[in-house]
Amino acid sequence: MFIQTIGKQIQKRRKLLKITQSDLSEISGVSLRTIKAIEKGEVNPTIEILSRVLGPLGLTLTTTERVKHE
Amino acid sequence: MFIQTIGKQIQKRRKLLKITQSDLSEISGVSLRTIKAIEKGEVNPTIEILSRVLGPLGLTLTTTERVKHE
DNA sequence: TCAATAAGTGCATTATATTGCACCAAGGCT
DNA sequence: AGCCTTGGTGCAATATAATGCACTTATTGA
Repeated sequence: MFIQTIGKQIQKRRKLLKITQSDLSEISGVSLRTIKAIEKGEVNPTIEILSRVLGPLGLTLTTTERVKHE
Repeated sequence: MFIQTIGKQIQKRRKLLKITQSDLSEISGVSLRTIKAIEKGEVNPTIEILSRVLGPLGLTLTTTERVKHE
């Protein structure tokens, strides 16, 4: 679930900033092939790779206390 | 940074719940060897593994907008 | 319409996370 | 003292993420 969702979030955010996958690849230092795979939810990235992608998008990964469905 | 921090968070939370690494391993389905490595910040887990560990601890992984150090 | 740019996909290779196993160290308890 | 539990570590095997390359399919703009 998270994997599928995170890809959409990244893509949405990236388009909001009007940058291409290629741009994000260069900025983040993560390969273009991997950027594509993450956005499509095809892979299960490591948190390090994910952090590198989220960073330039102004997003950050955090752990929060779960709230029962709402 | 995140990798080193998340381990401590997990360990803190686990001890709070008074369960052992072995317990967490069984509950989460993640090997004991990996639980140990994650808590020590020695590895760079995939978000799937991380989610499996965080779940039983009542924690969840989320992406949030970064706030410029307030 | 056509060219250029951006996104998507398959595959092989490389890098590395995950796991099991064997073992050691520290602390608690009788 | 010994025993048991818990946590820690090294290593080899396996699984899989990350990457590069080649190619195809949108999509955009002139």
